[in-house]
Amino acid sequence: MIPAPEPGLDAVFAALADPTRRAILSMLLEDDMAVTDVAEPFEMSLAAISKHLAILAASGLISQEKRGRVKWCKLEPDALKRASVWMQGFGQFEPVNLDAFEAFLEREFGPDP
Amino acid sequence: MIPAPEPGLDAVFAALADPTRRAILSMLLEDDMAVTDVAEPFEMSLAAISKHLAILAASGLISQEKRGRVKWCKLEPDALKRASVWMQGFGQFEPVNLDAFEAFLEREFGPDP
DNA sequence: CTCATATTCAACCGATCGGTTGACGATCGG
DNA sequence: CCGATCGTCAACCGATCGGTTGAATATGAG
Repeated sequence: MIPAPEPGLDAVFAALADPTRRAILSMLLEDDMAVTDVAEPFEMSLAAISKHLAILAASGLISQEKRGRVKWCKLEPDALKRASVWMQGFGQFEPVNLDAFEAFLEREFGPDP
Repeated sequence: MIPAPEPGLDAVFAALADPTRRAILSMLLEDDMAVTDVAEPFEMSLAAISKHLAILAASGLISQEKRGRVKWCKLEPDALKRASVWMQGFGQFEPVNLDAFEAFLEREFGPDP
């Protein structure tokens, strides 16, 4: 029997499949950033980065909050956690070190609000 | 500075982004299977499944070995492990429970040949 | 008010994706 | 040998992707 598909994973993995987007995530790991600052190190247009950020936001991997005229981008590790849960637990195996991974995320990223 | 891109991850995450391919991986978790048997529960052509399997093989998530006229598909957890390593360690953080995860894979899938 | 900055929108482009169909090569069984 | 089975190949299709440009929309600064 085919396992029930988890539609959220499609977007998360598709978002992770692009090296530009993974680089953006790495940058956001260090700090929240404005769209323009995210775009600065890349050799592509601001509009392209804006699209990448929209894809990341749609997948849940980041959130975006507009304060004034600048839109701040913030890493959202929950989506990454879901993908990792699938990786470790897809199939019938117990997610043995899931608790440890969650603790890792808590420690690194702070408690989820 | 933008982190060096890891090209293998593109293919792995792209492969994981499709629900059909994830379902195939789940099926292969239980047992090695022939292409026709993989295709059986899906409502699409054999050629489509053959393509999906080729994509999974190109990403390294599975391997295919032709014995006689049937081609056997086998899960290759190494690629999944690489992706999981990136997830837990992307950025500068130490992969705290990577060892535990590798041990988990060893236990569940057996030692790598 | 005016000008600059921050970001998105809209249209467009070539490339790739996920799927189909039909023909084809290889291999097995009788 | 013959016919059925296993799997891929090739061409095609519409849809989506990743990128570009140029115009448009806020918002902030002076």
